[in-house]
Amino acid sequence: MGRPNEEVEALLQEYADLVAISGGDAFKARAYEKAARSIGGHPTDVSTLDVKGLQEIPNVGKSIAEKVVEYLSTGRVTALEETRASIPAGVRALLTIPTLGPRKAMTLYEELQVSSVEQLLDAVHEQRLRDLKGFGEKTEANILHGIALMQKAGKRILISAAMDVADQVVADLSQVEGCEGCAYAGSLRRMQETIGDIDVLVAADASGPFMEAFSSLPYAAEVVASGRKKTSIRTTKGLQVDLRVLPPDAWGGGLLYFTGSKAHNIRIREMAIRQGYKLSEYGLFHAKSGRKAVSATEEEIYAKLGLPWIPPTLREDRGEIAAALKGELPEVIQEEDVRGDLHTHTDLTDGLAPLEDMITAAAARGYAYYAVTDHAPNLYMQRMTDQKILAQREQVRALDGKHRKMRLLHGTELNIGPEGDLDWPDDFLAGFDLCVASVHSHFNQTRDELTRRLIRACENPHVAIIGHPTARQIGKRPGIDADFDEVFAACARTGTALEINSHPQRLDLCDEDILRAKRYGVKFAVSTDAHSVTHLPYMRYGVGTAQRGWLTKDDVINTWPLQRLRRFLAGPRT
DNA sequence: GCCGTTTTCGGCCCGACTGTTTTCAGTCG
Repeated sequence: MGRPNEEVEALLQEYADLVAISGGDAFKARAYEKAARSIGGHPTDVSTLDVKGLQEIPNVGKSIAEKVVEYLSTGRVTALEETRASIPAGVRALLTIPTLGPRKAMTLYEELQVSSVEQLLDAVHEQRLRDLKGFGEKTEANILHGIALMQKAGKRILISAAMDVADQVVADLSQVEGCEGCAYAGSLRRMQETIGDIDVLVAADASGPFMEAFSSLPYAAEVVASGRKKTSIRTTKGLQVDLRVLPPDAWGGGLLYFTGSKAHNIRIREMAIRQGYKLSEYGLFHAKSGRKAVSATEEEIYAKLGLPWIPPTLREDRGEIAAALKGELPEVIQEEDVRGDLHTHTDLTDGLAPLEDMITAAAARGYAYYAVTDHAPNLYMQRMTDQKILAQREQVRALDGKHRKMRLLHGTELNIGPEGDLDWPDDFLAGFDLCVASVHSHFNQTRDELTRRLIRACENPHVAIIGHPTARQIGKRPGIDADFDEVFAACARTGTALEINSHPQRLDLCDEDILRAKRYGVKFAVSTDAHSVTHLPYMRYGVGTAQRGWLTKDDVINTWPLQRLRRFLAGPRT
């Protein structure tokens, strides 16, 4: 699931952007955007559907359905190709700069012939934007700031995009005859929030068949390097994947070495030297004789060095080796420990799937409980009303019990206003099983204002969880500049949990903030913020991030049995 | 371009903020 849907989503989004840039009907652009989002979040593989079936998907009509079928059968869409021809790809890339939308991008292209981020930088530095209508000094500064933010993210991609490719490569190479093991390593195995390139390892006696299969994968656009031990490809999406084939008896050494991090590897290599060994990607060897000590598994290598196996998400040289030596390595949370999702949406607001579909999908994940938390009225664009949310509550109550083992919680995601104010008065909030409260706007208040604002939300007796606490979006927007030490202290004092938002674009809190917050004694909720059934599996990224923050089951309220969770949700929060 | 109907075309998420302009266009959530 997912692959063709995501391709089609990207295609329709591109068309929407091009329509907007070329000054086409704004509603047409929005129609394509809506269709893109619907297809991206649709549970059925679109490549199995015909024109009629496609039209069953909300926001997909005849015209878009036909374009999708054209794409799936020929790999191209004539209308899109024609639009592409009139607007260079670089112009569309300008849209990724925050504060630059389609209108300004078009002006830049038409007036200054700017058709790439580099050309835009040049134009700014040559002060050529100043003469354009609607552009001023501030606009220039915002553009420079936006470009700097993008360049900082560099060529790294979101973990979800890397994971999709890695899962596919591992699945494909595992089919090759003679495969005794296949796994991804590197920063992806350590669940870093962004990924540069993907390392895949195969255990096998002969490397040839794997290198050949790897080079001829359908999504391999280019073979960058090809040898006996290592082959590198670039995928059709421009992502580099390295394959290394190891002898099965050197699997552990290779996996350890290529998982990293570099700093962790240096530490354990130093330990090896002190104990008369030499550690390399081929395994652990006796320094004097050069004879192999162990290499088949990571566990054996760690054990020989006097260490327990260390989970990859902890291998960042943040004290994990010292903790391991003292027997104080945390037993980090696992995805199986999660009993429910505490932040999800439906099509009552900006989610894509109806309540029943979300619940059915959640039950299929084996959850013991599941919270529906649609947006509240102050996020005006969602048009929430008291009547709508109460009607939803009735529906939730009626559906509770339909899935034998899963209980339903009716909640909401409140908007934390500029003054720390919330959408509804306390007596109305008391009617919810669970309130998540999040910042959605006014990101540029002063540090004091932002801090007070978050603390006020924590102090509300009904707010149990602060959603995506820093409101950052990876590669797009930095987190808000609040004094989070103060916020963490307030959360600990009031018994308010901090969310670890599992959406790959957010991963908020991030690992370092989690480590800091944990020292205050705060509890956490690992939630997906799912807007479609296809987002529910994002839980793995939230759990990975929680692991990187050294969290155990006990730190995370949605691993707790329902009764204990309910007691926490009830407060007190004075 | 999609949708929903007042079945054939008009409405489409609304409000606020930013920066430029001096009344509003563009962008964002």
